[in-house]
Amino acid sequence: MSDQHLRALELPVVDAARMLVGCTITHGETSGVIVETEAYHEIEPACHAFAGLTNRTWPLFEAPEIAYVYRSYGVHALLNVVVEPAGVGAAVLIRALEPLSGIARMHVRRGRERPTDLCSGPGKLTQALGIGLDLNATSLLRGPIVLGPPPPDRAAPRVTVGGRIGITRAVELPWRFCAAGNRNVSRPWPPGLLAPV
DNA sequence: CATGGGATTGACT
DNA sequence: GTCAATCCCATGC
Repeated sequence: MSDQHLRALELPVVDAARMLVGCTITHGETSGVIVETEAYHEIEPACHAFAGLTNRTWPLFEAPEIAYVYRSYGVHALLNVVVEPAGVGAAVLIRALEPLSGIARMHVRRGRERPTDLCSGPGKLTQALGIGLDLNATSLLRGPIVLGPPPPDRAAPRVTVGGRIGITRAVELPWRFCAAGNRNVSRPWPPGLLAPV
């Protein structure tokens, strides 16, 4: 746990979600920079862990550094980074990436898409990177999915804060974090995403 | 045991 | 703007 970006895994989930914007996700030859996250915690009803320990939610209660991958709407695989100590159900949903490498492979998996639509959503990025339910509860330090530090040649993004989207409960919590000005963020864009700094 | 609802996306009106 | 696809789990009878 020496790298700076891995300290995010030891923070409260809301701080972790903010810190993970700018870090990288790699699976095989494909990778991208995280440009959008949301925090989920067992104390609020939008979190799967709110329902307690079940066959579906148990990875959320494990120690940090593992992935929580679940099926959404019976169709899509959604990727989360499990954080906070073992016994506490909390995770950061990875909602969008800016493609970095393996872009040709992403196009094979996703079809002909505008580059900014390859990974501009939680279901899209798992498809582009080839991440399936078989990777649920696997280590994000050892792989196959690897959480890495921000690219060294890249300035840290300004991060915008807003309410989480696609949910009906606890919508008032400002737990969605986006890299300001980055068009790989999923719709609806938060207010001011493209506003001049 | 039957039903309803999602941390979504893409196709269509 | 609407809607279907399709699975896991919570709720209620």
